[in-house]
Amino acid sequence: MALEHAILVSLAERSASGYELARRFDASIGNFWKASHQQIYRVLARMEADRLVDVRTVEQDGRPDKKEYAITDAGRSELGDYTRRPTSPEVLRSELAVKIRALPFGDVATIVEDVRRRREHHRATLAYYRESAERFYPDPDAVPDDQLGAWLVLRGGLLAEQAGISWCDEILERLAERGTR
Amino acid sequence: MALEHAILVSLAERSASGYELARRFDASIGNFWKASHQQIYRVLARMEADRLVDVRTVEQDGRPDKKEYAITDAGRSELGDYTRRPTSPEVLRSELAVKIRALPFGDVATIVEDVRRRREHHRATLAYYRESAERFYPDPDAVPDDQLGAWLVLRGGLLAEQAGISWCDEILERLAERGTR
DNA sequence: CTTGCTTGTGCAACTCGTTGCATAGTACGG
DNA sequence: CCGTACTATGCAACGAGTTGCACAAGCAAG
Repeated sequence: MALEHAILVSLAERSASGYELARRFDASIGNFWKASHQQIYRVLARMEADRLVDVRTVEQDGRPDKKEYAITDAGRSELGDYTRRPTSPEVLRSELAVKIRALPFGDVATIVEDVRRRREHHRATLAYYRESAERFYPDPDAVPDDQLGAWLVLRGGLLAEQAGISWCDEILERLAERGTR
Repeated sequence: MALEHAILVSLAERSASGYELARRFDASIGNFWKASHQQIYRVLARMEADRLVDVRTVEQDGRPDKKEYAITDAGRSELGDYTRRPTSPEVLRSELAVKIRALPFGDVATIVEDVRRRREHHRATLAYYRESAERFYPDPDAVPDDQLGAWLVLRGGLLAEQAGISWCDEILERLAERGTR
């Protein structure tokens, strides 16, 4: 149900079409919860049936019509209830871990390559987060109250990426050691 | 498809029944990839149809019969191929992040409570990992080659939990600051 | 002897999420 | 004029994963 609530948060901040939501999910919000446009459309349809959102068809010139979704009072109320419900403990799922456990049955060289690729991915994401942080929050001690959530999520992303890089480094170091023996 | 390969790794290390696999997934392997017994049974059935595993009914005294699954040559070969295929970039999914973004529309006190609960969960898991590390690998520089994968995964778990705790601490600190203003 | 726990396997129904495809209007370059 | 790309919405099929339930055997405690 997290996608539903992520959409509610996004719509509470500003009304949008399914397409716009999909692009927001590609950018900021999507750093911690991805969704394809197909899935967003489907969930939006369900949420409309549940009266959590309202639709309004908007004509645009030079572009196809769009359906703009806005959060309803019921939606805002559900969002409030959601924050009051305890979150179930997070399951951390790492495909890389499966692959590392498969080390004795696989090819070390290609696994090393994969870890390097992943490390690079973490590094790029971390750089992007740092850039975002510096641009939007030059002074970490003066983050406006209404942006505190966004800032804290950005911090979570930073910490997670740093941990990911450290892990990749440890793996590469160990596999290099073993390779020279 | 990661569950399939996690099962192959587990069976390559030692043959087991669906029930035993489910318990391994509750313990060591499940720290980075959870699965319910229902799902394991279903995937095992598919894997048997695909000839990746063999089944053998084993009678036990004092217990119901069990079906012991063993990896086949085709299974070992698939496992090798798997390590050779690049892993697709991991999507980090955090329900807590959604909740933190919902801060302006929700109840701060209950969110703080939730973060505390989550911090405690991270702390307990970290303690468990540390204990495992000390028991099974008292000397980190002398990890046997065949256990290197397991050791590295344990390290990954440690790093992830530490990052999780740091994040919770930052969130709590910020929310406490704001609460006193 | 009944109740509850553990071992053991499995079905049915559902939600969640991905992939591939279809459609349609606009805009732009070659 | 044709191909490509962007905005915009959606269906169909599938795979992944969860929840609830059912069944069956044995074992231990009250």
